[in-house]
Amino acid sequence: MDQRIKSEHTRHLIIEKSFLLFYENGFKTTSVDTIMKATKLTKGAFYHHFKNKSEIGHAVIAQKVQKRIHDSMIKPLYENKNAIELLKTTFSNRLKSFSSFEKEHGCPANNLINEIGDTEEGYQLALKEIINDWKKALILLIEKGKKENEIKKNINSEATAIYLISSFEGVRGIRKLYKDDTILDTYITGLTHYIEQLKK
Amino acid sequence: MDQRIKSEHTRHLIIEKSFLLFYENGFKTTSVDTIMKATKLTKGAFYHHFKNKSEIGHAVIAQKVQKRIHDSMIKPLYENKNAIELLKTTFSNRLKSFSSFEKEHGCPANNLINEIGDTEEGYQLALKEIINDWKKALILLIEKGKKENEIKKNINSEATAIYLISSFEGVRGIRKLYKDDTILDTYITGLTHYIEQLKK
DNA sequence: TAAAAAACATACTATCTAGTATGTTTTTTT
DNA sequence: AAAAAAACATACTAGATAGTATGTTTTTTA
Repeated sequence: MDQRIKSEHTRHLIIEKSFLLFYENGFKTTSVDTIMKATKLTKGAFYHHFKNKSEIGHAVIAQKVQKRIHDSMIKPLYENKNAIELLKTTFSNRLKSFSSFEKEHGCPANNLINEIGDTEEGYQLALKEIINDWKKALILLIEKGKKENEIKKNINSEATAIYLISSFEGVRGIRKLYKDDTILDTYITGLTHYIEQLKK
Repeated sequence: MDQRIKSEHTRHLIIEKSFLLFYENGFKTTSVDTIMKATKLTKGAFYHHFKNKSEIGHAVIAQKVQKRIHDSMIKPLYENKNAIELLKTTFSNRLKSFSSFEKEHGCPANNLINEIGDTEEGYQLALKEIINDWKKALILLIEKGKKENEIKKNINSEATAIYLISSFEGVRGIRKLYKDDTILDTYITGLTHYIEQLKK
């Protein structure tokens, strides 16, 4: 096989498996051995592609975790629709679309934030950027809503953005404790009401 | 020294140090050796007082984590004051009272929820009870507020409770990523506005 | 006050861990 | 097709880990 493609393929495989294992069992408690067992390759391959374990963490954040948030929570906000509707559907559709695995194990970004957000500075920065991007997109949408007379002008856009993100990430953690979705349904009720109150 | 007192003292010491180390570095990555180095006792003492590592986790949750939430977030809700005011002051005073350590490392309960909330069933149950107690107290207060004509009758009490808890725990995680308190101040602005909206 | 039991201390084991050193195979370059 | 380099595989090391086995000391009980 072409060397570039082969190399890219292996790198990609390691990142995919790492992401899933970090998601299921946490970053610090997932060993390089466990990752490579999942890829059916060996340790030699890992250390050929990554300098150390820290590097795979960064790769997973940059190529998987960030993309997840961006595709599902940020991108939809740029559709050309009513701001209130966009907020409601983006948040609640996302919650409704989760697999049981995703519901049981929470949000990969939030998991990493809570596990390693207060350790290595590099992780802190990478994860912060995800939250900042998300915040920016929300602020932009809320400001647009204000201009188009859909959202009350006296609403603090940044505070609203932070409040939305916090509650969403919060409930994704709390959901881990329960075995069914009632907590998510209750949350959606609260969220919907909150967003309704933003209406002019 | 009296044996009962001595034993209680040691047990207490191990739990205190464990709590701090779990708080700072996580549960799974804190070793029994590390805990006992902090107590200046030895492994023999640990395994005399606790069956295994899982048991110290449960002890810490029952005697430290639960108490923290109860004392600071639940108990204040039972004061005989205006419901809206109680909500606002309880949440925002708590955020303002945190030490820099507590701000850097988030909420011990939330950390454990995110780290081990989806692993052992016993932990799941213990942590769920904390959240349920908190939820109940909030619902009670909101219902009281409705009766006393302070809070809108059409508000869903449970959904509001969940929304409050979620956002609070969420922001305590996200704060880990930042080096100052602006995110908390912004959150308080959003929270205050949210609670204001509940007013009749 | 002797025996028993509780509260620890010390020394060990088996397993897991990140990382390295050095091999072999595959692909690319000359 | 030979040499070089990239992509892996294998075998190892040093340190950490949960837990145990067996000691010694302190306190309580008989």
